[in-house]
Amino acid sequence: MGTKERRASEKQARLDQILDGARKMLFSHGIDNISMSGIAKKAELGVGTIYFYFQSKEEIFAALQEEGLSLLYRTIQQIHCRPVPSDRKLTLIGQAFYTFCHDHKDYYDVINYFLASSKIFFTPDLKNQVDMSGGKILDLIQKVIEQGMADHTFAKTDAGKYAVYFFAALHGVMHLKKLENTALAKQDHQQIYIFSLKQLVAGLKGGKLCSQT
Amino acid sequence: MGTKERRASEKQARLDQILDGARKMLFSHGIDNISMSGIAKKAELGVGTIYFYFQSKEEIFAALQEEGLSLLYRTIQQIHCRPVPSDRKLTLIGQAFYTFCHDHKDYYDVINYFLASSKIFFTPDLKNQVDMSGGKILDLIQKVIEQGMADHTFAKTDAGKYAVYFFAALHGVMHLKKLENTALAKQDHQQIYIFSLKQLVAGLKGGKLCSQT
Amino acid sequence: MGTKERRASEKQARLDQILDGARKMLFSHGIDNISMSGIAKKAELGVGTIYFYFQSKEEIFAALQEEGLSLLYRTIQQIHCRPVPSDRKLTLIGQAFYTFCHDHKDYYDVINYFLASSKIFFTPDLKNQVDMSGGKILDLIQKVIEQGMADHTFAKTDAGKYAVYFFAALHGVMHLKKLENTALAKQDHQQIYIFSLKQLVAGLKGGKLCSQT
Amino acid sequence: MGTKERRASEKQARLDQILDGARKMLFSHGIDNISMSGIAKKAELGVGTIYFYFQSKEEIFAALQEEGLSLLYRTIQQIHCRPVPSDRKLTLIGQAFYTFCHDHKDYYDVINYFLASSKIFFTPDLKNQVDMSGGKILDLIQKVIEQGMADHTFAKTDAGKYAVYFFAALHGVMHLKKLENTALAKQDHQQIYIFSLKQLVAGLKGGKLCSQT
DNA sequence: CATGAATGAGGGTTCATTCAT
DNA sequence: AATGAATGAACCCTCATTCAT
Repeated sequence: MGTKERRASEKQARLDQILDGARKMLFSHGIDNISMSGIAKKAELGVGTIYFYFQSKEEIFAALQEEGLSLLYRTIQQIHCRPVPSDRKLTLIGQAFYTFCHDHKDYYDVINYFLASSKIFFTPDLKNQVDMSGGKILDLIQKVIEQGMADHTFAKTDAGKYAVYFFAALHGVMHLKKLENTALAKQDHQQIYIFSLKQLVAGLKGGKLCSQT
Repeated sequence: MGTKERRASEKQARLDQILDGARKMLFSHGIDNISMSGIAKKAELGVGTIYFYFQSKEEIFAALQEEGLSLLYRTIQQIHCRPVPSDRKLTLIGQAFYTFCHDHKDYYDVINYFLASSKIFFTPDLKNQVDMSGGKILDLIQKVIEQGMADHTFAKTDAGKYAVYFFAALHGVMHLKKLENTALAKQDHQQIYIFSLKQLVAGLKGGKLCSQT
Repeated sequence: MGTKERRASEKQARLDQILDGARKMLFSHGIDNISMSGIAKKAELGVGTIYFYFQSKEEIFAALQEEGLSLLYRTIQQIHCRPVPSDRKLTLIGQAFYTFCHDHKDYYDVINYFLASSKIFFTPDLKNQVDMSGGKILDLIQKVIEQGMADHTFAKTDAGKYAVYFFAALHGVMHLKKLENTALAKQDHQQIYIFSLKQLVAGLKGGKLCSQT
Repeated sequence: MGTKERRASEKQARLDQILDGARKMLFSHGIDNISMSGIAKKAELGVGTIYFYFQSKEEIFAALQEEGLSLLYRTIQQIHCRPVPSDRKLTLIGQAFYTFCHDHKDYYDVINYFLASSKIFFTPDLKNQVDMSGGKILDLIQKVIEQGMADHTFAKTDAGKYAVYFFAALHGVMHLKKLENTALAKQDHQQIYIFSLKQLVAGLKGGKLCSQT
């Protein structure tokens, strides 16, 4: 049994070792320049060994994506736990997403890798990963919105849909960052993001705004 | 002069010829399966010739992107010309974008190709293209918003920022379509899009909404 | 002793277990897609264990070949036992071979695996196997021919040589089945087989035929 | 036009160059050890260049097979032209086949490569090759048989079927050469071949034989 | 006896780009 | 202006075999 445990922990160690290598490659070379042999080299492992733990390159990318989403999730969850009004919470979450995209650009790239791919390569297993990570983020946002509706910070709306809308909109704005030197040259991207986030939060208040008038 | 003109028109003819080939490849094989030799074959031209008119594969993609954006622009402009209230106009534009992404998925893929790429490879020339196409779409939306503000359909806001926000948000929602069978399985993507569009339009009305209460 | 016997039977059990796995792989994936790890998985054994009982992949194939040959042998032997004239017997054997190749294509593939390989890798051990199986089939045919000669159904000839010739010819015809859609497109392969079999049997009768004239 | 001609001849030159490399590899390393990069090296060409002239490794093998069959065909045709009785001709052809398999074992291996493969990978184009080469050999044999029937050297029979039977049988006997040290250890393979060839020729004479009795 | 993780050379194939003609 | 043959590094992935545990 000691053996079995050691085996398990060693297996996890290898998994980490490979993921470490992959992460190193990701951070140093960017997602477009990751090769399996490169990962193997960084991980100080044979190529075949990599394939013993991962079925394909895509699966490694998925794991990396999972890492990124998990990191984002934890960040958001910490905010979610704070004793703060719902509208403030959403704003903090939005800001956290912005920070995340900046500070972990590579993770953001990996997440986009799957989002942007014109192929659909989610095997049932990978699907679960996405459900467990990406989905959980949406759930968290939904909860914040529901809380806000419960304490009348927000007007009544479809929390599930708004959560997706909220995240998608912020993602869309982040995505356009590429254009900050071209189509958006006239404006400051960060300002646009802040503006968008405000709109998204304000949109939830609905009638509230009026009563302030 | 006659010579010079002929030269120019011949050059344009070749350009079109190549783009025709590239478009054919795009529509028949998808963006992930376009090769220079494939384009050359479809264009009935030598590979070398392609390189005489385009510096790289990316430049061809940019031209294709330009096509797509131009198509989208014209669609939006037609809506823009209609004698319709601004809020209605924005809704129509949003719907047109949805239709565009569906009916011209390949063009949408090309547009995303640059947006999603982790590289930044906009030469000054390509920058102009984006300004002329992507930027113009944003301008159009901005105008609609300004119109709406002028006739008090919309509350006062930063039209330029809102235009970006509007488009980015819709783009973000479209982008998440990939997840409709995973993270979004519980919901219908189209419903989310419609919902989002409504929110975006409503967000412009601001106090207006209240007065209706 | 009891221990020794148990040892032996356990060893045999493992052997069978492995062969079962290999056979499953053969039948489900075809000879070109058999991997040691696949066999191990089907056999619910570790890869290393396989190598404890078999020296190489080839040795497993040889065992599988042995199975096939043995099956063919038993089929032929059953015919051999029947109270039937020798010429009829040979015909039945030929037909049985045809049926065998069809119904047990995978076994036939394995047998061909060694026959077609440009390498010569028969260790003395494998040699014995072949002697015990392939050789026995030839012996059986030889016996039928000798019987036929004894009762004057067949003309005198070198029974040993004719047995090889008989089997080799049928094998050769079966082998050309691959060409039934190309070089042999004009003809029906089964008809050719039947024709060949008739010739081979008739060839044994020699003068007999004449007396019928 | 001089240019066009040169182009064509250069193309042929490259084709030959590649095939030379492939043949060298075949003869020196055997069919199981031919790699594309190996061919490229022997041909003093880049790997990509090989793929410019051949679509796949299999296509090169097919070309090599074609070479072998062509060589065999020419050998047989020379015999076919000789002013010799049909039965003698067939015998000579059979002997030539034996010699061919010995002297050009590698070519024989390549031919078997396709015959033995459990896959069916004859694209329509490759099919033509086989028709043009393998088929032509059968045609030649058929002609000899028809000649023999015409001049009453042979009894009446289905020449087309017999031709296939004749070749297939000899091929089958050659195929069993692998077993000469195992199942056939008691006999001499060459003797068996000679014996078989005699039978095959004799089989065509039918009644003739009797009249000699 | 049994395990299964580790190996790594080797496989076939692709393709953007160049350049001599 | 047009060609298209040539490149070759890079790609992902397979698998029989070994050996420390």
